[in-house]
Amino acid sequence: MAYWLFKSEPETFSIDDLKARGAAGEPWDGVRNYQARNLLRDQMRIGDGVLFYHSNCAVPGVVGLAEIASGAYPDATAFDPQAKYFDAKSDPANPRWYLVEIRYVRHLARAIPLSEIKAHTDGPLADLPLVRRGNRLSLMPVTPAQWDCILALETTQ
DNA sequence: GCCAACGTTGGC
DNA sequence: GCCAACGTTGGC
Repeated sequence: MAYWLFKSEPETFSIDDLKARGAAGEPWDGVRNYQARNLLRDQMRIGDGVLFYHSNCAVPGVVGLAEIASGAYPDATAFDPQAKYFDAKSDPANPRWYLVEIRYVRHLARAIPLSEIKAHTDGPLADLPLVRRGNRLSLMPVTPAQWDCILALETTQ
């Protein structure tokens, strides 16, 4: 089982929104970056763990846990001219963009701010793509050691 | 709102 | 295939 971190802007779709979807989960559409596409299409598996991260907000950080709830399948929003993430170059016969569904697991007992993750420069978290300068990946791999570090922070102050 | 960093596009 | 221009991300 692998681990991942998904960024989301809480004003657009927050951990509470994901919780409200319940067991149905949420199709994670709109990914339009090849590196991210390759990760979700080729490496994500049902049951993988997800750190749910709030970006572009007052206190960016990891706020909850989710899980991968489906295998990858073509992102139909790329075929819809009315959709925000329409891509005329994605051919339904040879889709360019894919998505997976994720499902809410739980909120963290406390949010782990990005600033706190960045402060851990001497352990596994130093290599998390999230804290590397200029990183813009909206979803990224998390090692088991990094996953454990984040969850250890949850219960410390 | 600012702006650094980055990915993508398109002219050549 | 280079690279400048552009649009977007996302922390601050």
